Amino acid sequence: MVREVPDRVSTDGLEAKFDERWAAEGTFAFDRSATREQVYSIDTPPPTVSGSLHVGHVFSYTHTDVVARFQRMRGKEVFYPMGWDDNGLPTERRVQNYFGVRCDPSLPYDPDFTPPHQGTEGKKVKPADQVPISRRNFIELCEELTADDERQFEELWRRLGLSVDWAQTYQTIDSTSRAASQRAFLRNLSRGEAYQAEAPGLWDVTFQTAVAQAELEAREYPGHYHRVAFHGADGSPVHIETTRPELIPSVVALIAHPDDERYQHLFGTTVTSPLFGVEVPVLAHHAAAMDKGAGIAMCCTFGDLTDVQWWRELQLPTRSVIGRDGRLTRDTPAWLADGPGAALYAEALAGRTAFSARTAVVDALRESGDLDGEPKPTQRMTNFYEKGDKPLEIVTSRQWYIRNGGRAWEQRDLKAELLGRGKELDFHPDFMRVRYDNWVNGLNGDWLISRQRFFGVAVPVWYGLDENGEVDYERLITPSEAELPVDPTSQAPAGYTEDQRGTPNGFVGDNDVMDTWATSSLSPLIVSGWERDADLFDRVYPMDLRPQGQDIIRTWLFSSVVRSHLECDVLPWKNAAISGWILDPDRKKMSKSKGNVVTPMDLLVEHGSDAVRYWAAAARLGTDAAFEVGQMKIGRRLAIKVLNASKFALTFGVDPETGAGEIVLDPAAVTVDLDRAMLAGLADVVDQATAALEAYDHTRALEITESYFWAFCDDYLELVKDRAYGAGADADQVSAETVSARTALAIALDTMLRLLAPFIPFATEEVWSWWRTGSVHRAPWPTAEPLRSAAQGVDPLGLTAAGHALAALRKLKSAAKVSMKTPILSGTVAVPAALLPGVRSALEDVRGAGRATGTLDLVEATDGQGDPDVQGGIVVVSHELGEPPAKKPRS
RNA sequence: GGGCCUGUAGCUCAGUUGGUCAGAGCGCCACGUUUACACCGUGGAUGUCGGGGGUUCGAGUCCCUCCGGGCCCA
Repeated sequence: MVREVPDRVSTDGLEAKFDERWAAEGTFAFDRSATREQVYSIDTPPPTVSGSLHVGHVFSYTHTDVVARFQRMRGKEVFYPMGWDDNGLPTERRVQNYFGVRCDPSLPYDPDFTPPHQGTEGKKVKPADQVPISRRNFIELCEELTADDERQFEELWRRLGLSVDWAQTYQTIDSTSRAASQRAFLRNLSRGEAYQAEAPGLWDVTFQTAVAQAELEAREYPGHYHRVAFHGADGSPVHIETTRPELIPSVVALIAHPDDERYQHLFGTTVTSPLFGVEVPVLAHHAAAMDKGAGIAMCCTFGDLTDVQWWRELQLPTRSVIGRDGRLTRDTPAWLADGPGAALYAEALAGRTAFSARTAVVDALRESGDLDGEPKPTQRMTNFYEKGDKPLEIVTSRQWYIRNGGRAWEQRDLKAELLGRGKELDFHPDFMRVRYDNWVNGLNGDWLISRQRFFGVAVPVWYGLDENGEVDYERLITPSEAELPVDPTSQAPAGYTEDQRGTPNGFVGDNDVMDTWATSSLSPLIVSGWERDADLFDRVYPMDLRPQGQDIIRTWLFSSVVRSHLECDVLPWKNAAISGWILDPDRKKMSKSKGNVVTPMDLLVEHGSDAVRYWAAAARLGTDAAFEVGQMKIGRRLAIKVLNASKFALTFGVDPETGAGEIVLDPAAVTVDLDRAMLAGLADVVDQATAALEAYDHTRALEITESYFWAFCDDYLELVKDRAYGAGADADQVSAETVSARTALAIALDTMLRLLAPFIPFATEEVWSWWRTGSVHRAPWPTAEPLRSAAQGVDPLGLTAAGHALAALRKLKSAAKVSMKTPILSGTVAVPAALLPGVRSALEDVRGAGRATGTLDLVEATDGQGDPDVQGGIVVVSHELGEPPAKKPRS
């Protein structure tokens, strides 16, 4: 039933119109009565709300939405919740500045707290002026501030047309997520998968926090090689080269490669350190680089990760001198106390930063004659916290870990199990699997989850204090699952009262929060209602799809697999869809620091959401894409073309007053070969597009559909125009041929709207609203079979042939530089044998579209006549053009 | 240093298992206001498939090597 086709069509305003309608009609509401087999569930990345959305988000989230809309049309009930990631440093910083506060977890919660500021117009509040507040108060302010960000994010997503069920949002910091995260931790703890350990770990001095392997970033860092002499038993020098001479007080061994001939005679002997006279062994280890420096290195506690490896594998003593504050310990270490360097340490090194200690040590070495030559500048790879700007120190501290196969465990071979999970998971594209394998194989430690931050999920444990008020880390106090979420810094454990905090025989709470990934790794469990909504859980978990970026395969994807494997002994999802990067025109990754970022909302407003989606969907998964406004303009043209062609095809012969001549989608009414050929071709398109989408290749589906749509407009629509008008006939007595054209047009349109709906949801929904009921996004995905049945076995080549014949007629007019309206009085056309039947059967349509008014003879082309690449080899051998019609005056 | 991806028309990209594979769109040039569409239509031109070797009857396609981009891990 064609209702109201507008006189002028436009893509403007469709986003707001349909966002409202979809919300009102619950088009994307999840029906939780569906069974697991009927559900397609998606574990969408929760964007970081304190950051800003950029073009890359629009890009990758569009890919996911195309999948969601396709699966929904295939009859799946799509579970597609959206989360907001509020955790982390950016939020903490903003809260500090916005409200003028800072978090001090040792303070009690103040339920009546009012912040000193409400917005400081971007000005920073000096730390000294920040009011210290409890963690719980701090978190409340974080939540307040992020609420506004979430509104803006949702607005953008809705405008982009994400078919999310907006009733299903969650936050990574809300009480549900906190409870789930703490519950999972407690279960890890009870199964021995979580443990605390005093261990060397990477430490950021600026941020005062431990840093996990996944947060590391290796960067070039300038330093100097210092050639320093150690001394053998006979006093002979052994030169090493080090960039960190200030660590000489913490040296525990000299180490060279076992095959290094230069040092064979030293293995098994000892040498003494310069300045401090500490006797250390000379050992062999394969990790020593023969070609670096002198080939023999000093091993300290700890200069770098190789030192940690040696310390562990060679069972070396611990002689740590650098503390969490980045300074050398204030007390002279025991192993130096009786040596020649005790005074040097006490006077020049104790309490100094690593930097000033280095100067002091170098001066002393120079004086003692143990420095050989002057320091030589060098660049070397140094570990940084990804958000930090000072090299990380390695300090020993007590932290919580979750097992992830990075460290041997006597109970299970987790590494092998997790590698197996990687093989089970379907990566799109498949080669992304290698990144997972490489990462898991390269892990050399368990997952450090303690973070010395505030706005995050608290480690849900307390520690008992002994009668002297000293913390006893073995006396763990844990909450019951029913109590979760808990904040150990502001709540007392069951059986204790708050006034026992920090008192002898009392308790203290763990001050740390868990790594952000420790919560977001649980997103599949959190959204699925794990241990909260068993009914939902059974219907959606394990999930179908995890879309994400390739950069976080090692973090988010891997940690999610770890948690699900440990908790449920299953993969969290069947498929992982990995989107690529957006590159700017110089083929550089777009990033804020380069100033080449475009605001997504402006982009959507300027080009229209369908246009931007088209650009995104035209890029394959896993492939980097250029930011191309040109592609968006093509998308916009496609959307407008869909509107215009639909308007045209739907209004033939329909009397707007009476509704007479109404199109009926009855395949039996399609009786003309050309119409059948068009439907036959469309059937192939449906098959190919469906197969492509099933294989997570949305780009191919779009390309196939789009190119057929354009051929449909350029050739088929032009060919059947005259016939479809059915000129002269009354609405109730049109010919069967006219009905055939009108019906075929409508069937094709109906099919193509569905095929295009996941890509350009707004324009297709607009057309759908003109003549169909409900939403195209809930309409069934088309199948080829009814089209093929309507085609009655007619070869799709017929449309191609007729299209080429029409193009050949157009070409002669184009060459003659006359209007396409110019009549062809007579002509002879040579057609290759293969195309002849198609052209012959569509001859009347070809003549009409080409304005061939007189005789038009068809002859079979001879060998070598015509170029197959030009109009399929069809050539007009002779012709006579009539007078071009008189030009109408410009209005 | 290791791994993965990538290099095809001025631009953005397709090119399944080696055999109409030299392609599309944009841009460009020429023409045309045709009542679905000027946010248009029609027609046309455009390439040592990064370089060099090899396998093969046959190589953008497979192998080797070199060069250039991007990312990850050391």
